[in-house]
Amino acid sequence: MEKKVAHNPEGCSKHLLAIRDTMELLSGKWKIQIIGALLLNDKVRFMDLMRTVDGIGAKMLSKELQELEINQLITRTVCDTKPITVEYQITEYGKTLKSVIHEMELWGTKHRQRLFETVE
Amino acid sequence: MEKKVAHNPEGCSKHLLAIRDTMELLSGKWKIQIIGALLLNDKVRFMDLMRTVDGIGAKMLSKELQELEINQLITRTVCDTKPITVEYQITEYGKTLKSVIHEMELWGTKHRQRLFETVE
DNA sequence: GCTATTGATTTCCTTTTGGAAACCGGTTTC
DNA sequence: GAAACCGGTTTCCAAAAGGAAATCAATAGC
Repeated sequence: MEKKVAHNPEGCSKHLLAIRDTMELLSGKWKIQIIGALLLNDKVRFMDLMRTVDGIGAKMLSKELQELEINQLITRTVCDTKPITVEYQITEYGKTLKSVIHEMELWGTKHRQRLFETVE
Repeated sequence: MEKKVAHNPEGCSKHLLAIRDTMELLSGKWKIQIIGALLLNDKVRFMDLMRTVDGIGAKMLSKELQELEINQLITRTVCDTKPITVEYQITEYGKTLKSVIHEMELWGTKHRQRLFETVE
């Protein structure tokens, strides 16, 4: 009996690996939302993010920001102001995620519409 | 003192909500990989997926497939063959995720290249 | 001196996720 | 009848993710 498996080990896993890489950087409940906020605003303070990203707590926010900084998707700048403020800004590299996130936004919007249509 | 917060509650949260919606459907270690495999092959059996999606266990695979089916991204067809086989297939609706996943794949590929370049 | 604000960190806890192994039921092959 | 293949489910456990609240350090205003 011949094999009929068409699972193309090399080509297939290469695609899946890339997808996996992307997901790893963006996984979790908050990272994409933070990036999304930073894509819209450019230069946002910690407390602004607390208000923008609905429901996030201080611990999560600071942890996620650290990870994003390590991956060079954002920069962190401490400002020498009255009460110390910190500005987060998306990097040029971070901006390359724009297309990915935009597609997610488009799809999410249509999906939500579809859910409402189905109910009616 | 005037407010200098520029967090645009309505417009902003609408974008973030859509992103959140998409992420929710695709979150977890396996779902996108499964969809990716189904996008490449169209009609894949359970055991094929076990082999294609590297490292997944039976429990996870069947659980993830159930969730994808509930969300109408894939269909499940039981075939009346010698040892019973089950074919999973992506739906037309599931195919609309193609652009999202494709962007992820592109970005992941470039990101991996960038990592190697930086090391050199 | 007390309180508020900003940007965190730490502790403690609960929930979610994921994995390994056993088992099941049906069918085929030896 | 034993073993193997297919497509699961169940149990039991470990690890990861996430949240609430307390704390902290610096500074500003009252």
